Amino acid sequence: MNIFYYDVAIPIPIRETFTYECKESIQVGSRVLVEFRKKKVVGHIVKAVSKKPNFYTIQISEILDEEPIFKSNDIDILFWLADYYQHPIGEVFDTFCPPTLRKPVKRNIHSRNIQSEYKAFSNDKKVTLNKEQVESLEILNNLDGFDPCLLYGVTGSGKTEIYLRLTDTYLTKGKSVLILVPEISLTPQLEDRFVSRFGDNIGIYHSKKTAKQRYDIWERAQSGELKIVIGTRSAVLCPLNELGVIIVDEEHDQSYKQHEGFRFSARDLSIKRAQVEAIPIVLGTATPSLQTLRLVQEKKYKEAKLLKRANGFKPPGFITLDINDSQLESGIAKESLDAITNTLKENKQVLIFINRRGFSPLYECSSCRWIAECSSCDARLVFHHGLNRLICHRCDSAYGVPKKCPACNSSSLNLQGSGTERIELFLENYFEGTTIIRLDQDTTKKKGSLKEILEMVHKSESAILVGTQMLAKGHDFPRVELGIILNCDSGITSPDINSLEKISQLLIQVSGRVGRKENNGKVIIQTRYPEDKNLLELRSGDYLNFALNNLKQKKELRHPPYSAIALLRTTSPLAKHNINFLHQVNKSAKLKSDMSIIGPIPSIISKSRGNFRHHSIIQASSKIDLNKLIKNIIVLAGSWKETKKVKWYFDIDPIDYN
DNA sequence: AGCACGCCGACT
DNA sequence: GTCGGCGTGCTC
Ligand SMILES: [Zn+2]
Ligand SMILES: [Zn+2]
Repeated sequence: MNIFYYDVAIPIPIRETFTYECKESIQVGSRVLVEFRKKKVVGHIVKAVSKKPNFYTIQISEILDEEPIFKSNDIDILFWLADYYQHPIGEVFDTFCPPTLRKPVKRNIHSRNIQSEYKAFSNDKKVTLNKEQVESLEILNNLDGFDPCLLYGVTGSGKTEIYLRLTDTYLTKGKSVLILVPEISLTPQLEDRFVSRFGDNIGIYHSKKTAKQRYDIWERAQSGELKIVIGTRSAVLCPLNELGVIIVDEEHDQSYKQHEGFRFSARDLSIKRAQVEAIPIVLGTATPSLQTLRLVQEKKYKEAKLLKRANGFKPPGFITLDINDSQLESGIAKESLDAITNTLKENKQVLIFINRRGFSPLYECSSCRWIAECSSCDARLVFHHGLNRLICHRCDSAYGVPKKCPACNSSSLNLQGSGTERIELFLENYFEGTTIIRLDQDTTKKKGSLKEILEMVHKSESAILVGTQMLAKGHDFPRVELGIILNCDSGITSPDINSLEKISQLLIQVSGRVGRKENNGKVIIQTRYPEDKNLLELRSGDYLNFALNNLKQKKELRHPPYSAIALLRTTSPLAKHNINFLHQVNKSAKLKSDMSIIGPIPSIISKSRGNFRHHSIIQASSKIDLNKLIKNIIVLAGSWKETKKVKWYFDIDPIDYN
């Protein structure tokens, strides 16, 4: 009798697969139940093995799928992921397996006969497209095969309407559409627009949905019953039948990169998917990433442009306000307060952006300079007024607030600096009677609270909105006429590799919330560096011009996107273990002349959960070279004694070095 | 990741 | 003597 052999990927942090035998033939991409170290686990068949292996194999306990959950295109993509990010294959397969199917259960396959009707309801505001929109839609409708295209649309230019029309084009052809969005927080608006246009037979797929809901969408998408799926990172490989196009909204958004565990970029992955499936992909944003801009410049990506807001207005530029000689009240300058007063008088709303939540980011003793820090993270504690606790934003530990300095027993302890909470309290006092709305992680933690807050913004007439990044992302606040950016100097002076890209995107996104309804919005940037070259360049609000200059510099310096980098991070209870390991890497790695390793460097978060953190930056001139170099290091490191003392991982295309 | 195996310190 | 500490190594 014939015995078949298969390589099975098991969800553990090991790069290898394990070979099992089976009396029946199994399709690659199916899940199986196997005994692994005496325990039953769900694994994935990744490859058929033609020859009997020269080691002992055990039988596959159960074939879980009659129809494989991953098709041949998916398998190609999953192998690419494991190779590109050098991540254990079993974990890669597991990541894209819906949670329900990680358990040894049979699939609940939906019949292919259920065909849904999608009809664009044209009564959803009879919007006529302007000239730019017509031209852009024309470009997008004509994309063919693997055909990436940037949709550059300034804030408020009506990108969503273009997405809707493009979706309609594909539905008419009997194709399905996948729309990726950065985070759940801003999806409701996009979601609502799609539902009111195409009805509610739309799959909404993100990590806040229950496993059951997600699995249901997954099966309905695969059967062809669902033709529109809107989702976050975890939805990139959602198995839509007859997928026609992928739309990535806010393609520049950093949250597309997973920053824990398997550090893949969902944007880059979706581009890979489009390539493997030979379909177009649309990257929509008001602030394109440098990576995308480079590829547009080199004509590898097409481009469609919406340079005007749908109502014909342009987003406001910036006014820089020198605060070197200003008296600040809770971080706000007198001039800013006056501007707020004026805006409120006109019955309009004000948006205040600050990159910090909590009351105050620094609790300090004025006589001995003692600073409240987290005992396990080496990070400064942030005072939260509502909780009356000092909180570590790294590990969420809460500490009581000492009345006397633990170091010198002095009672002159000060709260330095302002976060959203302090500003909210200050404004409530200063502008008594005015509605103050705070929008940050702390006020939106509860389910539905974001929706509530947004409704409040829309209901209110004059109001002040105070918030962090969340406030800058994609919202439509028609009454906001004034924006104030309180502290972006850290972003301007930071030497971090992406800091200019990040800060310029942030400023533009903030200005994108302002003056959307009427054409007299303004945005004030409070800064101690009013003469900063980059700030001056950005002042007009012309992101593209700024980004192209930035790109030119990256080219000269051979920084990404004109080179590829990886971060090699180590953690261990003893700093010297990290350093020894990273030195061994420097000594042994085979570097060509266009490659470099910079390190070991203590990481910005130098300690976490009692472990020291160090890193090296590995650079090569292409992604392919970088990939080879990393594989070389992994092989070499397998035989060093230094390797055993540390935990280590690579972060490919890192977005920060923290 | 888990889990067994093994070789040293401090317990009944 | 032996209980258990976690450093090291292996998993089809
Ligand atoms: Zn003190
Ligand atoms: Zn901490």
